[in-house]
Amino acid sequence: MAQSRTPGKTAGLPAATVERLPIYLRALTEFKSQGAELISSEDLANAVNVTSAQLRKDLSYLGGHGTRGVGYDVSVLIQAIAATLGVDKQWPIVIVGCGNLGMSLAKYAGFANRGFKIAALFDAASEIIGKPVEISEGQVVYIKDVSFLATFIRENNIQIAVITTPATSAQNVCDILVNAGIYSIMTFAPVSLNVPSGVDVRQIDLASELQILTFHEQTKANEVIAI
Amino acid sequence: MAQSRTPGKTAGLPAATVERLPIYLRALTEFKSQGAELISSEDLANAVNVTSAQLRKDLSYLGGHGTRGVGYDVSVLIQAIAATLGVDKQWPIVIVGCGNLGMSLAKYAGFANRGFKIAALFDAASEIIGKPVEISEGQVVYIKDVSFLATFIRENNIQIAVITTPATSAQNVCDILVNAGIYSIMTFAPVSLNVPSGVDVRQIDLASELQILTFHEQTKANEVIAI
DNA sequence: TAGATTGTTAATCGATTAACAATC
DNA sequence: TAGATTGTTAATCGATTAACAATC
Repeated sequence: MAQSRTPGKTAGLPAATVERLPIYLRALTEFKSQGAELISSEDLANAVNVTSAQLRKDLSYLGGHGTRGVGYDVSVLIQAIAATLGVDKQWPIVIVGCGNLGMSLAKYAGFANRGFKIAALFDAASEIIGKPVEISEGQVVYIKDVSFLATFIRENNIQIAVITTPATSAQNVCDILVNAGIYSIMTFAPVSLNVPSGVDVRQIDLASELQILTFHEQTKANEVIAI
Repeated sequence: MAQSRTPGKTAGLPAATVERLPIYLRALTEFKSQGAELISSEDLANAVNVTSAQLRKDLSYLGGHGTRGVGYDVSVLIQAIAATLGVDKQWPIVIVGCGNLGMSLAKYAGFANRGFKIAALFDAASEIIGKPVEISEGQVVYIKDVSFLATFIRENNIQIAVITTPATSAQNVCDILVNAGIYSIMTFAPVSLNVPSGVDVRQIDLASELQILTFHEQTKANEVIAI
């Protein structure tokens, strides 16, 4: 996937590795908050349910941050992963679609300390536009009309957008985002989005996730019948 | 992963295939609602952003449901995939943790027509226990005390649970679920859960998903600097 | 030095793709 | 029959794992 044109720089990591780095970072942050200064690949791997070989291989792509015979310095590793992911800074994000799901994400406390802050909320329904939303203690944002979405993105240099509209409006919103210069989209709408190459879409389809679980339940049930 | 002990039955599909089946099913349902009766692997593949070769290979694991020279009968394929996933019936699910996210999932309209219905909501906070929640037009459930969770699961044969508690309570809730006989868990708590082998966990970590997106933004930014 | 643990290599495993024979 | 499209094969690609030399 992301092939590097600048060898030696941070790019060129395997896609599977990139998907695990946030999990390592999350666990390391937790270890640090508990006072750990040093951790072995064995211990960190156990904490996140991967093998220590896989963890070491993943970390080796970031360059040698460990010490043989000793382990990894927790703070050093946190810095290295955060820098690789780009979450050593705050990213403003917009949420488009202020239904139940969109509002719950707007209020989700787990974004702030992991690199994200809500810059604005958008919706198309005139009856809720202008409505104040307390996204955290004392912090209020007002729902904006989706017709201002493209302008807001350009003027505020937004790079990441979240789609929480119904499936029927998702492609339309996606087109607006892409035209406004967005290359990174997280979407919860249960529909496959059409985007130009270079645009990165992470789709979270809640019902699909549950259906992956039912497959295994179903398989077990069939096996019992077959026995 | 899921190795079949009953050859010829539905199990033994590659994990990657299982993860795509819900997407195919979703797209096929949409095509059917638009009146399509027949579809080619090329057209369906385009709709869900996979190659037609991959789609045909995936579908071939379910047995030959297509007709050479013609394509796939949409209804037949929907039946086949739904049966494989086990979503030709309704699965009752419980949601544990009634914060913003848990409540928005409880009210999420996208579950009902894809095989799931909310059987109960649980929380530990005494001030909201007993509170009525209108999960859909005219359908109300009352928040139950988490101390009744295990009993409820056993008495109602619940097989799938969703964890939307804070990270700090997630492992504890998970242990209760596993002890009550649950083998399928979807969790949104940003912490790695420890479960016995055989228990299936789908973790959705919202901030991690966003961090995967920032990696690519970050990489692009580094490339520009390097040039 | 002895013990511990990383970083890396090579082997294995699984997933994807291209191509085409089978067949409607 | 000719054209279309599936189902399958074999090649390729990428990810995981085990093992161990390097080295603290």
